[in-house]
Amino acid sequence: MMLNNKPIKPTESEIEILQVLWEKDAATVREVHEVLSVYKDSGYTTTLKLLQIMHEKGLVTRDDSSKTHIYKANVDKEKTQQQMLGKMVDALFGGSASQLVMQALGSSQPSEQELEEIQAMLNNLKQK
Amino acid sequence: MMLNNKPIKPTESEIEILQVLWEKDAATVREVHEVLSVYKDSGYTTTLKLLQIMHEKGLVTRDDSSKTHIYKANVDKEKTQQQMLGKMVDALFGGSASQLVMQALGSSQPSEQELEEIQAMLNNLKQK
DNA sequence: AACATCATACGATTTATTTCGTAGCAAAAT
DNA sequence: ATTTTGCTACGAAATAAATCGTATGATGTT
Repeated sequence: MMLNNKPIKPTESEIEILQVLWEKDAATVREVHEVLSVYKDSGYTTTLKLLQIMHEKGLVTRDDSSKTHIYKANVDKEKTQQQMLGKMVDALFGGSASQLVMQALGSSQPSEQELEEIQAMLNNLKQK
Repeated sequence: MMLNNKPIKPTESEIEILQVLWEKDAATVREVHEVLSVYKDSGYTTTLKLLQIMHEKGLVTRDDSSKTHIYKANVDKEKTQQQMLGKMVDALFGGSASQLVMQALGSSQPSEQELEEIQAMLNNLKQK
């Protein structure tokens, strides 16, 4: 059994769409477009075209058994996050993930709760 | 006194060049190109053109008092890192920096030393 | 049945980014 | 002094990404 392991390289717009699909699990073009249109003002056919391209690339799957097609993300959210993080680490942090972590921690305003979660994860890592 | 606070949006290639400039502090086109050519095979004039464009955009400054110009980064490394991190947090982690931190921690292999540094930073944040 | 509505397809345009070729000039080498 | 080398300038081509317009067909409405 072979796991899909090719590097994923979604564009800016494609990521926006993946966001929606990850959130809703499955959606029609119109549903995706509805969400995007809250903060973007590109037209419906643009979203459609994007989804079609993503389908060609294999970034999404679709059920076209009925007239209105239904799309789902075909790439794992966590895997995509990691892949893009890795890219960023290389490009901007000289390959050091901990540098990135420090920078992210320093410039965000983590809540108590979040700090606790991170601490927990840290403890866990320390045990090895 | 007005601090430069416009959002920075360097392209992929521009970031590669900024990397070099941050590293070396100042460099000629040839020096930059030498470094890039280790892992890219675009021509010299490409690097030159890029630097010229970056100059127009204000991403770099240059001293052109002698024939061979000398370039310096004109954007702060940390600020750029933060800005791009922020973008990534929004685009991929639903605005939660701690999510990004967790993900980064989980998928990298931080050393003892690094874990300590992160712990220190965490302690520091907890004090507030 | 005629018409409005909503969907996909897809070519074409626009915009952004990267790349290169060639011209022109100055400095160094022969 | 002539040639070669190394540099900048800059238009233009190549590539990538995003956007849109229009055609076409199905479904739903009057």
